[in-house]
Amino acid sequence: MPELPEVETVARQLSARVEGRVIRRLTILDDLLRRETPPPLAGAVISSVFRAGKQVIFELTHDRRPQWWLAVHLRMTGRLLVHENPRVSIPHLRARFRLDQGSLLFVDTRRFGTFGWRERHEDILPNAVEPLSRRLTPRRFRQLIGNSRSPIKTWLLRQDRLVGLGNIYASEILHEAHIAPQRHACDLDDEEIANLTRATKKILRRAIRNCGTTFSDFQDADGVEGSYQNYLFVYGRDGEGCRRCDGTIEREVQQQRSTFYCRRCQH
DNA sequence: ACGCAGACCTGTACGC
DNA sequence: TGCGTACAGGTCTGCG
Repeated sequence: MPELPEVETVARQLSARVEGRVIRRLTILDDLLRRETPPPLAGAVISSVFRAGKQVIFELTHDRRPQWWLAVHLRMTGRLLVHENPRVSIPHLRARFRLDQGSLLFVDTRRFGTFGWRERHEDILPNAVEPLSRRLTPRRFRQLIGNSRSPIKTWLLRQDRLVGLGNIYASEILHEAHIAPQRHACDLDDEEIANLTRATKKILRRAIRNCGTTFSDFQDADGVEGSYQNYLFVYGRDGEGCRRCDGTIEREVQQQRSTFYCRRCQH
């Protein structure tokens, strides 16, 4: 489910609510979350919560020294919720962190979500370029693309170059940039790359301001819904009119995933 | 290097 | 009501 703006929203909410809390006990209820063995956690302090790519990172400290970073990847349906009642049981609850006050819950219908335990900060997301960082200039964007002949929509989903974009925002960004999703990445000219860079930052910032997009599964840590779905220009709108020109939004499958675009104003 | 199929899971929507 | 199919915000592996 969640892409960069949704994960950013969750991380901000959790940062306000669980930073400084002490972990009393971790209970893992789904064996799929045990692919990496959790370290002993009792007494660890959640000293910081932040986003890296599409992951929520919890910095865990013992005696004021960071010892582990827990990287939670929500994948399609993962949610992190804070609940005052530590005994609460809700459907698809996969893990519970019992805190000195309340609980942090990991809920995940489809069970694709993962927990990763890192001993070094550098191991969280090596080589990643964050799209909202100042490092992402048109020049850097061009470098990242190199001579890739992938369709640009497909390229935007690669997490080994640029992190955080997913299926919704890739379509929205290309529409904002007036670029057709089928274009070979390496064929984009300088003006198009500049537009793409601008569109990427603009769309992501606007989505973060609106706490992300809500579909059936996404809720932030307080159970509050995002509102960006009211701003979608193309995603999920096939057959409907383009909000920018007289065209009609079409759906096309690329790499087994839906892409939405307007062939009238995206070239 | 790339595209493609299938896998991992569970749920919902829709046609018959 | 029930059954089959398609589809879902993500990512990995194997094959050609």
